[in-house]
Amino acid sequence: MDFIIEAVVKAIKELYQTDIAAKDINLQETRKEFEGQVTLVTFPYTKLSRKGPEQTGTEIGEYLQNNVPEISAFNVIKGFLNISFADSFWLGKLHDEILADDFAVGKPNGKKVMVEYSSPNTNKPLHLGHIRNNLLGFSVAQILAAAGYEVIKTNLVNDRGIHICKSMLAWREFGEGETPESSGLKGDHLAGKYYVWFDKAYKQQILELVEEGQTEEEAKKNAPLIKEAQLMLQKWEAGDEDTINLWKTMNGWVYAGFAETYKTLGVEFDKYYYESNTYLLGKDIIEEGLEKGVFFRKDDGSVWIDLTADGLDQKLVLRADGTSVYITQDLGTAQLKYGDYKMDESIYVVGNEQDYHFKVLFLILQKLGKEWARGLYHLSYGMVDLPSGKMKSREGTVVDADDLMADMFNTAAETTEAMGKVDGFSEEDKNKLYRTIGMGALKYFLLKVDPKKRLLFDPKESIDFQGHTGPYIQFTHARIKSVLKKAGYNPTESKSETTELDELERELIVTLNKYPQTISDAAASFSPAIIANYIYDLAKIYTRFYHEKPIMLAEEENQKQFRLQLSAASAKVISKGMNLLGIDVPERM
RNA sequence: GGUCUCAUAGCUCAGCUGGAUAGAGCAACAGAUUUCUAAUCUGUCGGUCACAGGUUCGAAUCCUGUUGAGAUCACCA
Repeated sequence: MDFIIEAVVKAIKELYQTDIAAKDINLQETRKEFEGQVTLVTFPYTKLSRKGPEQTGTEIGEYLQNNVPEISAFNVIKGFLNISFADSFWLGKLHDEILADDFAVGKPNGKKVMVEYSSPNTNKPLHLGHIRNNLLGFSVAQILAAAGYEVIKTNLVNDRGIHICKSMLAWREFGEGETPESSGLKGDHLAGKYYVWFDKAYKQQILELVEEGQTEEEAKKNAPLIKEAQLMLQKWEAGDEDTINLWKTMNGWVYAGFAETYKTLGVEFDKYYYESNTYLLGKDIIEEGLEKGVFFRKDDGSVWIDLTADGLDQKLVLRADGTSVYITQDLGTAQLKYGDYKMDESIYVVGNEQDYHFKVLFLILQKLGKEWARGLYHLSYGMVDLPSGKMKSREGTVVDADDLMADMFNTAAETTEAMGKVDGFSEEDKNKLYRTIGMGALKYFLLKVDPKKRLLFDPKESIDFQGHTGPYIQFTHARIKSVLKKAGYNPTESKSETTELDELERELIVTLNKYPQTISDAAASFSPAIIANYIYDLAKIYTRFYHEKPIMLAEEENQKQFRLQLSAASAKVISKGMNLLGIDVPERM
């Protein structure tokens, strides 16, 4: 629509002898109740024209109609100039752009972006919160790729630390050699089981010590189990063979479990980083910061940065004993990642509970003079809450990722079978379909909401399959495919001489035409929700068209072919858009 | 207490850098299938955009304050 903006610039220059910048021109979609497709708000130009908004609109409208051949009509209502494009213009869009193979295929923009997401702890299985993270990360990566970026998907695995030692210790003490094979438990769930055991036993010990007269704080430090875990961590850091072997074994189980969950989720990574390899990084950056005077050392030897001038606090960056804290590692890892890929931008998909951490992290890197720090972005998403509040593993309110997905598949199977929709499907096809629909419902449910907002999930109310949902969109797609098949639609041979559009057809083309811009918008704000809502809009408009314009019963072949072309274009955009969300669309359902 | 986020229909959410009468879905109610898949469609009901000021020709959107909810402020990660 750039040519309209240019034309408006010219119009204003000629009519009112004033230069205005193209970016200051505000075009918007015409509301449905008015004639036209694009609207220019004329209030801002009344000062230039020294006339009322209606007259200004009429003058600009007349100029545009006389000078822009694509414009067929205009009308002015109050301060709104509604512009209509000729049907030939929209038909040209359909045939030359939308139906072309390379529609909305982003041209490489020469930029490299890293998307870090998932980043699990290896001491317990994934839950619903992780699902949101994984789906967001994967989808944002897809969207950026579609927008022309070269994308590197990374996973920084938190595979060491006191929490890992807890499950290791519990397994060694109470596990009796249990393995995933012997127990039939998925590896990550097995590790999680011992993590919970540890927590329980530890709590018990604290309770006992408190009864013996210690304060709770003392008890937490003195409980034999936590001391044992800390000892284990020290041994791990010292490279003790038994400890390392145990760690490798249990982490191996967890990785196998995660791999399965990732596969079901449909997410993947180009590069894994492990904290066991990176936790010592960052100390050289501390040195660098001390030399540059960005950091300072306190008497006890600990190193700090003073961010009070930036409205933040003083922040510890290295402990008095010379060991790293979380941010030390992150400083080092950021440097490592940049060294590996030299990416222009780097997106951290991490929950908003870490807003402060990332603010500090990025600020420190900037203060250290790292040019690339300007490309860092924290994609801060809201927590997934239950009606009862936060998910808490201790209270057993965690919605387990594997359980939830299994539930979704079952619900999809029941619903589909109850509707008798799978006649003629093989067992294999049925199962594939149930998974497609189940995951479609789950993914759409999580991705349609603005990432920044917290998200409410009620386990008692299963995720809908009707209305504004993934399955609705999948159904729309399947329906189109079914008609195309029945009609024997052939994209290369299909011809239509249609020259006039009715309102619904025009609206459909206008909506299809918005797809490339929607990708740009979604990429600019890292928001799959923008794609999700767009596709729903498209599916809804298509469905209305579908109901009102019978394709097979079209009065003439020309008309039928045109409707088929519109249908094919809609199916294509639905499918591509859903793909950006990581959601498959079935041919039949 | 400091800092940061959020508040739109009974519920879950849209509403792009300020623009026309604030939109969907669910729920409720009334309809639509001799016709391409009814996981669908059409219609009805439902709003003091938390509250109060301000800026503006114009505010759900920007600013200030109030109330409410959440997060964070560890030599945890």
